[in-house]
Amino acid sequence: MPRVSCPKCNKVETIQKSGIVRNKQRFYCKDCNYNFTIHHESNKQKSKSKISNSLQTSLQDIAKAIGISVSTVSRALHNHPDISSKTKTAVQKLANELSYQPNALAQSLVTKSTHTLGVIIPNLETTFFSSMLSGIQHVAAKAGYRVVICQSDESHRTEVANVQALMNNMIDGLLLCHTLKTDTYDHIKIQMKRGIPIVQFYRVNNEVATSRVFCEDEKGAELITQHLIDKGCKRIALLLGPKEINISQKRKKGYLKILAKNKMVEDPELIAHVDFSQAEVVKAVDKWLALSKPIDAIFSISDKSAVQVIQYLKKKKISVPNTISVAGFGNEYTGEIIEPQLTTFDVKTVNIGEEAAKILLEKIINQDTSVKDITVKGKLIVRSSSMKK
Amino acid sequence: MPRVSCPKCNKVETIQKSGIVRNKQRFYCKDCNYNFTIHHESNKQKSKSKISNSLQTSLQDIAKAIGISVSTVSRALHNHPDISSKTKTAVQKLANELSYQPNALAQSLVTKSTHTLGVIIPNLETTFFSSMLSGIQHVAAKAGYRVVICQSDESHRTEVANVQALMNNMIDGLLLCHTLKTDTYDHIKIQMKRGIPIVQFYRVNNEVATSRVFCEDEKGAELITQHLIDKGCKRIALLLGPKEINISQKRKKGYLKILAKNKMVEDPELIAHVDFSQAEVVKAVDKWLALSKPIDAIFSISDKSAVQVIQYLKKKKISVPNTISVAGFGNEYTGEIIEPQLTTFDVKTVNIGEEAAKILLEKIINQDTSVKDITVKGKLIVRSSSMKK
DNA sequence: TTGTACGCGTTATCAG
DNA sequence: CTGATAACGCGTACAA
Repeated sequence: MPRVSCPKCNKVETIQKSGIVRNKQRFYCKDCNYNFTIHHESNKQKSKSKISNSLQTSLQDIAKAIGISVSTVSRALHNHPDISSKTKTAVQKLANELSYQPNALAQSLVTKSTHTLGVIIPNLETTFFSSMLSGIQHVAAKAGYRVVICQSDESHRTEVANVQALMNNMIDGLLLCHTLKTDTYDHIKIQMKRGIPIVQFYRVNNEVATSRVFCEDEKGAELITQHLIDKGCKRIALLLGPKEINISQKRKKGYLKILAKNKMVEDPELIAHVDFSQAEVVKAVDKWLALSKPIDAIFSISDKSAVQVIQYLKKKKISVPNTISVAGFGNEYTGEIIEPQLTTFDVKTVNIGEEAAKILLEKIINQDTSVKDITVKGKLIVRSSSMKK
Repeated sequence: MPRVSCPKCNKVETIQKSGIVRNKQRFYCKDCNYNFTIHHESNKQKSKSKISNSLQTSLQDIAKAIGISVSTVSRALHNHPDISSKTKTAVQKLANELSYQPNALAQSLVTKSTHTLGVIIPNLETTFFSSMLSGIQHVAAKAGYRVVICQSDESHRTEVANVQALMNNMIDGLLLCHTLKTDTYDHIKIQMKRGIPIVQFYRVNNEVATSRVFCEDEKGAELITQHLIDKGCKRIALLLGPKEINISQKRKKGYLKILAKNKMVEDPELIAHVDFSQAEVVKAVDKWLALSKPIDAIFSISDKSAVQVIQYLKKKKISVPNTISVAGFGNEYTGEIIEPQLTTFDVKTVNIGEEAAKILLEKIINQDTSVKDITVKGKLIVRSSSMKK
């Protein structure tokens, strides 16, 4: 038996083994009537090495410096009513001097709340999604929540990785706008079991039962189409995004509905699906320009592509709007800058962000697990790109 | 004495007190030679309530389900070579079934690393900063780091709050681009003591000794100014940002240097400071238009404002570039869309982001605390807004 | 009014 | 190959 001395009286001869607790030998000092186990380091050594270990001040550091317990420091810093004002001021003063900053990780580990919302958006190439962000941040800040943003870069893999990363206890709730390529939703389904609320916005999917915020996809497409017809357009080409995504489908539906209403026949040749890349847009337009029965309007369901269309037509010396009218969808900043200015449907991006954040916060704060669908009202914006003379 | 029974043999009569450990009464069972204390809940109850407590699967849950220890589970999941392939597969299978996701908070608390970079940018109103983000994300992703973004919204208070929030152990390093209004830097100085590396980019300050990434502010301004002079401009108005910020000062310096070089006199009336808001820009232009000695060029140190200038001049039926040439700085997307297209200095936003991220990662990975200044090379881009006929 | 003890979910260090 | 245990830094019943 190793030479063991009693931590209280330091005697050696009075020690006897007293069974094993949790695989550790317990000792008993007959003299002091004291049970103890041997630690690898003595407490004294520990407390020494602790202080200067990290560059970050901890509650421990403050507690030791003043000579009080950690919990008192914690409470003092939180302005707990039980703590005497004397200790409070002492603690707060020292905390300031040491520029104490709580370890958010440790806090969240205990409280199970980070006061942070996660947002995943496809891209920041245009100001389209970033203005949604503004709406989100505005609402979140009011409620005392932080916002962290991840860009999925229109890559499904990145979206999945971001969802995972954020949901691993970094955030209290997730706002999600899918990539154009997202076609499986298992990454969401898995996460939904964890009880962290999720809200899909703008580009949403029906497979997963989260709350959702839409814009007026169908209604907007109807208004745009009707407007073009009112301005005398007879052959309106439709530039859609990928077939699978909700947005393409709903806006196409609105377009077709209005064609039917005006007794115009649907021509499959006039409908193109693109990934919104410049190359595909140009290809689609070229195909239309080559048709024997010429088109007199192009309705793009994305402002970004509508701008590209205008630029391309201008390059080809085709008059917009007189030969071909152009309309977009979304109301992006660039639509105001291009010449002619772009007729479009304002989906109210800021409002979409606001609504999404509101719903999410409600879920978080009230532990509301209901599923809500909200549609944000938009507005037709007529500019010169569709005003044939 | 309350009725205490031995946890091992359940006998009561064999129990005797055996001193107090950490303020808790210890008991000793003579029969089993076993020391123990009374917990408020029995272990059995605890382990029961543990399992279904949270919606999130923990290592504990897996360990208990299989009947092995937490550490083994942890190692199995990390593919530690010590673990038998049998247990590995068992663990991994169960982990999958329970859709186990590690708690990133707890992980980081132990490892002191989040594998996350924080970025704070002033705004996302234009694509200027978001393209820097792309550069950052690209480099970060390659190194296996995540990126979280906070928008300071050009508000000093929000910047300070964001810095604090992120630095509280959420990130391994910070990339920072100040707001236009940031004029105190204590919030940075405090954080620098914590040993988390910080890199300032684009809008940087000299007061704080972090590494910095610049664009060619002075050189770019020189090139633009000289280009305007070469095109025949004699009275070049200069639209600057706030006086205090580095960028304004350095670009002004470049402008003045070229004036001097060309033996042109500096006219204080031709230099305006704005906050880049539409209102202030218009006001400045109006003032210039009212001068008795008319101007023939406007050099804005921000593309955003340059676009606003062009739009305003067009509205006033003033020909750009023939009456007044316009040049910007930055090379934003909108400069390609406006008509006439904007002459500008491409600061290579993507490269700035890449360089900043590279430096930061180097600091993190090699614990490099040196201070580096890097200037990213840019390029003059001549378009029609400055091509007088 | 303050301190003790415990737990949050991990990883790391020993000790078998 | 596996398990026990001690951190990580904090919040909080409970005890005193």
